[in-house]
Amino acid sequence: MKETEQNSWFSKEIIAWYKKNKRDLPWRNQTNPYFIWLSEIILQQTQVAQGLSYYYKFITHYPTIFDLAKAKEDAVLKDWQGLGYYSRARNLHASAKYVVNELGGVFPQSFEEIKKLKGVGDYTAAAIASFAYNLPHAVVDGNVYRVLSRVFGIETPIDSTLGKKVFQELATTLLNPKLAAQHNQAIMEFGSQQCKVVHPGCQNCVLQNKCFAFTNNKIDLFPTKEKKAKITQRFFTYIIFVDEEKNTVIYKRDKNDIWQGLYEFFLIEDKHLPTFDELLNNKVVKQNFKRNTSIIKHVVLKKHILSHQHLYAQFFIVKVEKLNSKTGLVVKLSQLSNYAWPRLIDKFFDVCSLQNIC
DNA sequence: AAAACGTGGCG
DNA sequence: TCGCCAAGTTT
Repeated sequence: MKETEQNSWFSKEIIAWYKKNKRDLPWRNQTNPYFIWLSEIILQQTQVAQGLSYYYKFITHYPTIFDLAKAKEDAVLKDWQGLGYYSRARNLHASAKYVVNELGGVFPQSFEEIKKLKGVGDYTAAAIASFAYNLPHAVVDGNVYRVLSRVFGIETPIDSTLGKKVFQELATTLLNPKLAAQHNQAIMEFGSQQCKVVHPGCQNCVLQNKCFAFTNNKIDLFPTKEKKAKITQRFFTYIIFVDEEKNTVIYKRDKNDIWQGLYEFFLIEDKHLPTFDELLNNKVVKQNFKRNTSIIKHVVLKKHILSHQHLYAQFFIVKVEKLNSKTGLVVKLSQLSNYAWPRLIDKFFDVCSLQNIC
C-alpha cells in the first residue's frame, strides 16, 4: 500500500510536469509504430538535435515500412551517413524486410515480438510497446537512470549488471500501467529537460523536496558508473589511385570493425603514419604502383575521435596508368558522392575536392 | 559479460 | 585539448 502511494506521487508529478513542459517533436502525438520505431532507433545514443534531420529524411525517403524494405542497403546507409553507429541502419533495414516478408507487413504488437527485431533491445521494445500500443512496459534509458538515481539516491553503478536490474525494477514499480505512454515520455523528457546532466534545474524542480540528491546536496554524485572506455590509437593511410579517365577504386568495409558497410579508399594501416617513401617499400603498395609514381596531393587530417578509438589519418592521391581493382569497385570521381562514407573521409572531401585537382 | 560500436557538443 | 555524455544494442 505504501509502495503504491509512492508510485502514484512520482508518476503524477512527472506527468503533470510533462504536460506543461513537453517539446513538440514530430514523432509524438501519433501512434504509427513504424515512425515510432524509426525515431527510437535514430535516437539511440543520439540527441534530438542531431537526429531530427535524419528522421525527416527517412520518413520522406521511406514513408512506409514497405518502402524501407524495398530499398537497397547501400541507399539506407547513404541516408544514415554521418549519424554514426551504422549497425543501426543495417539492422533497421534488415528488420523492415523481416516485417514485410515474414510478418506480412504487420508491425509486431507485443513487447516480446517487438524485441525480436534486430537492433531493438529492452529500452526500445518498451518505448515502442508503450508509445504505439500503450502497453505497460517501463523504459530505462540514460535519462531514467539519472532521474531515478538522483531522486531515490541509488548509488548502484548504472553500467553494471546489477544496476540495470535495480533500475529496471524500480522503473517498473513506478510506472502507472494505465498511462504507460505518457509516463514513459514524461520521465525521459523530465530527465533531458529538467534533471539534466549538467546544470539541472533544481531551483524550480517539482521533485525538489523529495529528491535525495538535491536535499543532500549530492546532485553531481549521481548517477554512478564503474567503467571507463579504453581508447586505442590507429593510423590510417589512404591511397587514392586515379587513372586517366578520372576513375578510382573504393572498397566496402565488411570486416568486424568500425564503419561496417561504408566505403573507403585503399587503406594501409600501421603503427604510425608512414612517409610516402616508406610507403613505397610496402609490399602491398608495390603491387599497385611503380616507383616513379608521383603524388598529386598529400592531406593529413587532424585527429578523428570515435568512442573507443583515436584515428590519425593521411591521404595520398596518386595518378596511375591502370587501376588495380581486384577486390575493389571502380568508380568515377564524380560519382563518389553516391556512396556512404565515414565522417573521417567526408571530412577529407571537405578539404580536398578530388574532381578539381585530378 | 565486458567491450565495442560514431559523432557532435559542451565546459 | 580533453573527458564526458547522448531516447542502447550486440557479441
